[in-house]
Amino acid sequence: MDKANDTTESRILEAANRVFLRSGWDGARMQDIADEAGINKALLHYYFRNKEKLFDAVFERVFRLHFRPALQLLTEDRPLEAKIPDFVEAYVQTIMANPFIPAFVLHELNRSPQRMVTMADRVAPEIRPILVAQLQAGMASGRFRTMDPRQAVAHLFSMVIFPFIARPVLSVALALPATDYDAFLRERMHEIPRAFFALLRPDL
Amino acid sequence: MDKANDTTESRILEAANRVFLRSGWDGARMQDIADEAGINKALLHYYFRNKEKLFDAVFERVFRLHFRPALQLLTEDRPLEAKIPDFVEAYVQTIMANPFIPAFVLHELNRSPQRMVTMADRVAPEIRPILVAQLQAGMASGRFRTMDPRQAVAHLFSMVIFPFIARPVLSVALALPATDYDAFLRERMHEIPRAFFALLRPDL
DNA sequence: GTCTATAAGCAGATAGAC
DNA sequence: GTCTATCTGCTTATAGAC
Repeated sequence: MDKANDTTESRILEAANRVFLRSGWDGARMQDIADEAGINKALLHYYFRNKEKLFDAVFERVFRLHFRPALQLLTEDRPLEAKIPDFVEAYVQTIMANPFIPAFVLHELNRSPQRMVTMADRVAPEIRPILVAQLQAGMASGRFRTMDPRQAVAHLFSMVIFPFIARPVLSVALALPATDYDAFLRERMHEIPRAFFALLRPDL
Repeated sequence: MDKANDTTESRILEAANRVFLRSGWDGARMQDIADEAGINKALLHYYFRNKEKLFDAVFERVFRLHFRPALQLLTEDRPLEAKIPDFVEAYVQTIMANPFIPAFVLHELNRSPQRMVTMADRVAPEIRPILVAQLQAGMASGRFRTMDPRQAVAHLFSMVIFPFIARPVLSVALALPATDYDAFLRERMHEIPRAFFALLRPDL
């Protein structure tokens, strides 16, 4: 939980959140964060010793606040046909309110991949076993075509997350101006589950 | 074409390519590039005036050498059922030889999105119209289900590119150790076209 | 063309007054 | 807790010898 509400510490954390998400670790400047928080650099060090500790706090917070809620939906004991649309909708809604998150997280994870191992435990480690088990059950019953369930999971996350990261490319490649692109992303909340179950459908 | 072969200029360009791809604009250091090229910093400025011009040269080169060849396949006058598998295979092969490219390009495009407008013209601007036209023709004939063709294109590029960017996440989330992940990516060369045409299949 | 040396400015971090 | 002032080291870029 985030302490109280309008303490200096939380103002710093929110400012750091904005700056790190916009510029990444390498691009972010302590001065920018201080300006954004309306204080001076020295105070940043008073509360968070150094840039790295401040970054760690931001990264952990982003992971916890913005990924766990949607991912948690995938662990529930419900049929995939019900869970997947809910998950896609929750994730798209969350990220549209904060569109830099996926690019930020993936960029920083590529910088230090072993960080992912740490984070995985805190973010619903039981997702994969449950998802894979449900997919395999559907394949065994003939409801889904037989395939590597991990490929299906990769398809799903790719379709959900990629268009947020590739906005500059896709908006040009698909000739979608800024405002239309948001509508395009919202339509995907319905398109993705449909595509996902279509690609799982058995051949006739 | 890249000048001759082993000139100092091309050695610098290749070194800069490696360093910028590994570290991005903000993380790259002129000293690192000089070390990688086996020369000193002053020579970088002699050949490329400043860091920005060197970066621009690298970015344009990456775009041209690594995206255009695969994308060109999509412009050919052949049925989608033949072109798509060729495109996916070419792209996956290209990027597996240089896995940092998608993350690098997308990160830098998010930093300065208007750069995409410049690059689009140089990289087969006729792709979208052709792809969309072929998808619409398939829908009109009843071979494909009726949907927004741009959503289909987004699905395709998402499935192809995302797993390269999200390697740290997916290798943990899918419990795939480093060596298995490469095999997983190679299997996608066949999985993606299959999934793509499955999600285009009309409902019965 | 290639080098060494150095200028000029910036970023992270600390000292110390209030 | 919050500020100003400053230290230290790093980074881009240039000057100038060879």
